[in-house]
Amino acid sequence: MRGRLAEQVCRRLADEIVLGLFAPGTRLDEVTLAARYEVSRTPVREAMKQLAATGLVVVRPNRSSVVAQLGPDQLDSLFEAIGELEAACARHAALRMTEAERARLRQLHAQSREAVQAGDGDLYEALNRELHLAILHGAHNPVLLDTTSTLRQRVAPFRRTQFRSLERLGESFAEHSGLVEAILARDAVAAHREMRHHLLSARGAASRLAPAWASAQPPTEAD
Amino acid sequence: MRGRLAEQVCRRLADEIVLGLFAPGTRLDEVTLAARYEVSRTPVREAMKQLAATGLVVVRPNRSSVVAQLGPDQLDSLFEAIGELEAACARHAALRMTEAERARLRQLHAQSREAVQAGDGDLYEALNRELHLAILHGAHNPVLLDTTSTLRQRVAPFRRTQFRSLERLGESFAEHSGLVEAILARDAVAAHREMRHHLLSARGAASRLAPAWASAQPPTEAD
DNA sequence: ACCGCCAAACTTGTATGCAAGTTGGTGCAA
DNA sequence: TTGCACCAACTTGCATACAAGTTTGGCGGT
Repeated sequence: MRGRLAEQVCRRLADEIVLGLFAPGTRLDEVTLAARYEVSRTPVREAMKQLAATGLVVVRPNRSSVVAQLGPDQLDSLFEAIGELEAACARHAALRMTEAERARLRQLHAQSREAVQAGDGDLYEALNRELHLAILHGAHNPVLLDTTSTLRQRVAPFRRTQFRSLERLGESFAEHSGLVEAILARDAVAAHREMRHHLLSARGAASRLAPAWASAQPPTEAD
Repeated sequence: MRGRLAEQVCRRLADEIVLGLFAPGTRLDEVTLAARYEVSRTPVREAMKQLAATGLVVVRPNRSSVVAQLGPDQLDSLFEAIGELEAACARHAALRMTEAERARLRQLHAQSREAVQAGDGDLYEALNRELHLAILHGAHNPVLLDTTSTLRQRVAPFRRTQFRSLERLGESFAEHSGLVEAILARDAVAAHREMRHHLLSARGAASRLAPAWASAQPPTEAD
C-alpha cells in the first residue's frame, strides 16, 4: 500500500477524537475502525497502543478500547498539570523568546483584540490556540513543548465549547494581556504567575460550562 | 498463551533499557527481541510503539528501532522539563501532603543521612529515588505523577553513575535538606525554589560526570 | 414472571506468511 | 585504485488465519 499506515491511522484517529467525532466513552472497535480507514486490524492496533500511551484512549484487556473518559477529579488534575507546564514555558519564554517571536506574540494578541471586539468566538479560539503555542515554542525546550502539547490534546475533547460566552472571551483576553505584557517585558516571575492564573481561570470556566460529566461520568468505569 | 504478552514485553524491555542492559543507540531488532522473549513479532511491535510514544526508543520507518539517543541539548531540555515538573510537585506537596506522607518523607531523609555517612552510594541512590517519588505522590495529582515519572524514566539510561562521587552525594543530601525542610514547613515557594535548584544541580552533575556523549553522540542520528 | 446458567456470536490477542523497502557487498568500468 | 551500479540477504510493514476470552441472548428451572 502507501506505507506508514499505522502512523496515518494514529493521526487521523487522534484528530477525529480531538475534533469531537468520537465522544469520550465511545467504543473503538478494531474491525470497525479497520473498515473505516480501509486497512487491516494490525495498523489499527498499533495506532491504538500509541494513543493509549498519550492518554487519549484507554485499552482494557480483551475488551474494546474506548475514548478516554475523565471524571471531574481527573480533569482537574489534568488542568492543573497543564497550568504548571505552561507557566514554566511562559517563564522561560519571557527570557528566551527571539525578537521575531515577540513580534508574532504581539501580533497574535492584537488580532485577538479584534476578535473579541467582533465577538467572534471561533476566531478567538483559533488565535488563543496559536498564542499558547507561540509561548510553548518560545520556551525553546522541545521536551516541554511536546509534553504540554500532549496534555493539551488530552483535554481537547472536553473543552470544545469554551469560548461560547462573551464574558469568558473578555476575561480570557484580559488575562492574556497581563501575560503577554509580562513576557514582552522579560519579567519571568510575572509571566509564570499570569499564566498560572490564566489556566486556573480556564479550568474553572471549563468545569462551569460543562458540569454534565461531573454527575454522569464517575471516575470508575461504568461499563 | 498466558495473555497480555505485549504489555509484558513492554515492561521487560523498558526495565532492561532503564537498567542499562540495552545502551542508548542499540539496535532493537524485532526478530531478535521476539526470540529473546519467546513471543512472535506482533507483541514486540506493539510494545515498541508504546515505548516510542514514551520516548524511550525511536522508530525509524523501515529501519530498525533503536534505544533513544540523546544529544547534550536534548538531555538538557529533558532535565529542565523534569526540574519544572518536580518543582511544581514539590510546591503542591508542601501544601497537600498528609501527616503520614510527611512522616515518611522525614524518615527517608533520615535514612539518606545514614547512607551518606556510611558512604553507600547505591543505598543513597535508592533512597533518593524513593524520596523524589514520595514528593511526586505528595502532590496528589496523578497526571503530574505520571508525566514526571515518564520523563524520569527517559533520562534513567543516561545517569546510571550519578552518585559515584562522595562529593556529589553530600551536595545532593544538602539540597535535599533544604527541600524537605521547606515541604515540612508547608512553605510552597521555598519548596519550589529548592527543587528547581536541586535538579539544576543534578543536571550539571550528570553532564559533568558523563561528557562522553557530548562529543560522541551528535543530535543528528549517526545510525 | 424472574433469576441464573449455558452456549453461540463476537471481539481481542497472537502467530505466521508475504510484500516492500533497506543495507551491505561485489563486480564492472573508468 | 576508485567510483558507481546492481544484486542478494535481511528487516520491517501489513494482512490474514487461528486461538482465547468476553458478551449476549435464550433456555430451563424455580
